[in-house]
Amino acid sequence: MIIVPSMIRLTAQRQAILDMINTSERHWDADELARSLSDSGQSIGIATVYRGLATLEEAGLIESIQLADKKRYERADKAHHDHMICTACGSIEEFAHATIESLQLSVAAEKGFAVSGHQLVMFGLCRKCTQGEQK
Amino acid sequence: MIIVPSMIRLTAQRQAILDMINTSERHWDADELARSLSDSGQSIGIATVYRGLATLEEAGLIESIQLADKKRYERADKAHHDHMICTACGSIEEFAHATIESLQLSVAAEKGFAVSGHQLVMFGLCRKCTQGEQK
DNA sequence: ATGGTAATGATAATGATTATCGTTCCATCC
DNA sequence: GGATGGAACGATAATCATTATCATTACCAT
Ligand SMILES: [Mn+2]
Ligand SMILES: [Mn+2]
Ligand SMILES: [Zn+2]
Ligand SMILES: [Zn+2]
Repeated sequence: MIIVPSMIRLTAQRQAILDMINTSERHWDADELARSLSDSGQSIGIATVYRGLATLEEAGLIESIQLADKKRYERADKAHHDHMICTACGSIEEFAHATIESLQLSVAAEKGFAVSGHQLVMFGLCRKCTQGEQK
Repeated sequence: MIIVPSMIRLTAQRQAILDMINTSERHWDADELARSLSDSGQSIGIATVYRGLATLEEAGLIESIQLADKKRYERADKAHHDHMICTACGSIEEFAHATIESLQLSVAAEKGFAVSGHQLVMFGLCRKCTQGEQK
């Protein structure tokens, strides 16, 4: 499958957002990003941050996951993966499992459902928090 | 595993909410529920609807899925399943797949992650909307 | 340079959910 | 049977993430 990102103008603001995301392994929300950009001297209006994130995602340059309260963005230059989120410390771990992926598609196919995207999130305690638990 | 729902008082309002959910196959949001209750003569304050839904869920009497914009509730008296959501008509289809479930747990176990819950949602076009598409 | 379109930024608006607070309901104890 | 303290309600204000407005600015192509 060939992805053809619609041509967008890489303005200074969009470039700053993209750089911030691409040079990190974090899953950013709009506010964190705006604050971080501001701290690094590159202050961008919050509305522009939201618009920039949406535009960059449409262009396929970044990806997002929709969590309960907010949307979080991450770099798009890694293979597809899903997430495990620690309900204690908030850390996000990634995982990929080819069999799970293909089983999803086959289940959908059985139902005549044409999948365009999916999101699998597991909640629980990460290793660190599980250990720290037994006080 | 034995589930012990904390004892809650089944007030008239909570009962009305529970009945509405249990006698349907829908995935309700708070507003739809309040409106429907109002239509059926059983009008309940919107704040009470929100509180009732949260309380009933904690007690294990209903379940929820968190979608992008809002939370939707459904009856808890069926086996665990996940969802496929049509991005054209909004319909929600359910599916269950034991292998996917167990693979999830094994992936988590590998990472030392203690899973307490998960949510798998696929987005795309349902059979009906796929067919109606070719105009 | 100039006109036109896209992007930006400050701010208002929106929509779902939660917080507040005075009132009402209930179970329990004289 | 009535007093009483806590739980639940309902109306409404507040919150929070996101989107809409709109005047201003930047960029592109004649
Ligand atoms: Mn990720
Ligand atoms: Mn369901
Ligand atoms: Zn943790
Ligand atoms: Zn559909």
